[in-house]
Amino acid sequence: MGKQDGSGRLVTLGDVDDSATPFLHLDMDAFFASVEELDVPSIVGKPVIVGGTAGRGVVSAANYVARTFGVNSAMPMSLALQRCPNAIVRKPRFDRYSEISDKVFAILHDFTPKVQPLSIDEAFLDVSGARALLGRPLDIAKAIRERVRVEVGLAASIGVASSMFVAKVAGSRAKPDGLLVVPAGDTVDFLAPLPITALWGVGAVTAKRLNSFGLSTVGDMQRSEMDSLVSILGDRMAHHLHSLAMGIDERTIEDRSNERSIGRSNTFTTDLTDVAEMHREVLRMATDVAARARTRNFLAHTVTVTVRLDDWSTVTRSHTFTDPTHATKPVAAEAVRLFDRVERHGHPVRLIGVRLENLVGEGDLGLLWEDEDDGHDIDDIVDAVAGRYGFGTVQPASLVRKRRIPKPD
DNA sequence: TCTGGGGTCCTGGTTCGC
DNA sequence: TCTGGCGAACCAGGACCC
Repeated sequence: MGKQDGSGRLVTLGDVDDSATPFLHLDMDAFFASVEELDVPSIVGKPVIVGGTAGRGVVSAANYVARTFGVNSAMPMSLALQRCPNAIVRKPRFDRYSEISDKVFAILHDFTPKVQPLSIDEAFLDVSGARALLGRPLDIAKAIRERVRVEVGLAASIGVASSMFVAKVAGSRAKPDGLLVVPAGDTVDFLAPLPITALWGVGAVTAKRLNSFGLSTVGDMQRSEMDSLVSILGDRMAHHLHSLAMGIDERTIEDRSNERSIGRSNTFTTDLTDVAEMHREVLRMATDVAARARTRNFLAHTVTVTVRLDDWSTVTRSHTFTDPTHATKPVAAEAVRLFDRVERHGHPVRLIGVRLENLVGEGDLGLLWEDEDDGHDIDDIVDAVAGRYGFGTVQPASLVRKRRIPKPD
C-alpha cells in the first residue's frame, strides 16, 4: 500500500499490485484557489481564500498555505479572516473554473470514455478497458497527472482502487499532489483505521449517532453485527454502510448527464421582513430557473419553494403540475402560491429558494422546439402574477420562450 | 464561529385508485 | 355499499455531498 511521506499524506512510491484496481478517482487540489494562483502568479505562496465577502459569505476554497492557519472550506468568512487576517480573498469566478474544468475532462476522455464527473473538479474513471492500449492503472494515473500538470498547469491527486468508493478515499488520502494505489487485497486494512465519517453518507448527524453506540472508526463498523447496525441505522442504511466499510461498492461508471433538478436559492445579507420584497425574490428565482430549464431543454413536473427563517428553521412546499412545464408564468405563479402557504409566524426570512424537480427532456415527450422571442410573456407574468408586487427587475431577454413545433417523421 | 449555493438521495406520512 | 389491503404518487423534511 502507500507510504507516509512525512506530510501526513499517503503516496504510492514504487511498484504495487494494481491488477484488480480498475477505478481511478481524480480530484484537483484546492481547485478554485489553485486557478486563482494560476491566473495571478503574484499570490503564489501566500494564503489564498476563495469565497463570498458579503456579511454571510463562507469559504468556498482555501489553498494549502491558508489551511495551515486553520482555514477550511464551508467556514464562515468572518472566522476565516480572524484566523488568517493577511489572507488574499478572491471572489469565485465560476466561468473561469468551468473553462479549466473542461480542459481537465478533455484530458480524461483521451484515456477512456468511461468518465463520470462528480463535480467541477472531481471525476471517476474506469480504465479496465484501457489496459491493453495504455497500460496498467498505475501508469495511466501517472500519465493523467503529468498531462494535467503540463497542459493545465495544476496539480491533481488520484486514488486507484478496486471500487469507486475506495478510489475516492485513496485520492483524499493522497492529497495534495499525490497518487495512491490500494491493492484489492489491502482494502479492508486500508479502510479500518479511518474515522467513520470517511464512509460516503456518514455526516455529522449519523456520526454522532454511531459514536453514541461506540462506533467511531470504519474498523468498528467492519466488526459490527448486522443486527445491531440495523437497529441503529435501519435496514437499508445499515447494509449500505457495512458494505462500504468492507470496501464493497457495486456502483459502476454511469452517464449522469441527466440532471434531476434545477434550483436557485439566496441567503439575504439582512433578513427580509417586507412581504412584497419576499415575493419579488420568489419571482426573480422562479424566472431564473424556468429560463435555465428552457435553455437546457427540460420540462419540470414539480416546483418546490424553500424558506429559511431567522431561527434557521427550514420549510419546503411543493406542487406537481399535471403537465410538465418550463414556462415562466405557471412556474412563477405556483412559486408565489407555495411561498404564501408557508406560515412564518412573523419571523423574518433568511433564505428563499425555488427549484424545479422531476425533470423530463423535451425529446422524451416526442417534441421538438424552436426559439421564439415572445415578448408578450413578461407582460402576462406581470399582469397575472407579479404586477401587484412591483415586479420590475426582470429583463425580457431572460424570458425568451420556445414554440412547440411538430416533430418530423 | 455561526453557518453559501447547487445539488442528490432517502425516509416517512398522506392520499388516491384499484 | 362498505371495508381493507396494496402500491404508486405525491409531499415534506432532512442528511449529505462538493
